[in-house]
Amino acid sequence: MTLDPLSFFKCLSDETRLSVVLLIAVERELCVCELTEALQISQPKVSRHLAQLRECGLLCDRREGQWVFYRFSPGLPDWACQVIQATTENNHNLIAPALKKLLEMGNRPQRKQQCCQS
Amino acid sequence: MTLDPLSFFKCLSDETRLSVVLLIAVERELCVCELTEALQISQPKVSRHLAQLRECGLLCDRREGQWVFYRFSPGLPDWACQVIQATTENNHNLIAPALKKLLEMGNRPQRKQQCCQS
DNA sequence: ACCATATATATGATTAGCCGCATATGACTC
DNA sequence: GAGTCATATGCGGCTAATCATATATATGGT
Repeated sequence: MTLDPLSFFKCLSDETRLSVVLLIAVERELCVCELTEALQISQPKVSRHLAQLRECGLLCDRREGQWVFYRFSPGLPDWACQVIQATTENNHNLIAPALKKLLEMGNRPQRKQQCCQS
Repeated sequence: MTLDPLSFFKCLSDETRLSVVLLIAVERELCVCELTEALQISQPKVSRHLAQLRECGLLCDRREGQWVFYRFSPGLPDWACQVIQATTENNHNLIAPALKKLLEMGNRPQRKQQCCQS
């Protein structure tokens, strides 16, 4: 699985998916309900975009109890990480409102296992 | 003009536009007919995508005689340059056939003026 | 003025992408 | 097994993106 640039940029070319990617870049790992709350959009919408990011090889998921946590795929090529990092560092304003929502959120699911290091 | 990440990635999410951007990253400056030949696609198609890249603030153009040369806009933010550079360096295979066509091309228009440095 | 070359734009048809809504699956509790 | 919460998926409709073709504009040469 080699993640071609075109699919990669198509993933980043939608506002929801771009926000998801930038949020995960900052938070390392997020579950569907956290993203739903942070972005204030419907659960099916988040879920379908996550599926697309997973199928492209950008994200992977792990289930823990009722929750499914998403993080960057370990197989993500280095250049893609660089792209995400450069974008995140220089466009923090894009996700600032979502991060605020996340902080305000009550009942965030607790992680029992640590997610793996990148 | 601040080129938001979403518009930027939308620009890169089409095969033609992505190829154009990567080719210009390597060649510094190219005209429409060179791109038409390199990518083996119709002139209106190239032209329309170039217009889009220009309107987004990614490219700028200069006319020299009959030809219009496109290069990266001097106002392109640094993070965007990093994205393009990382992508180009690690996906050279994507544009290799187009570069070959470019080398084989006869009658490439001569530049009388130098293009500005980035 | 006329013609050739290079580039840009208009138009209509086709397709791809996204959305909302409903529903299905999976896990946990009682 | 029934009920609840979290997540995933199927479907129809709508919008936006792309394309091919034709045509317009601009430059240079004769």
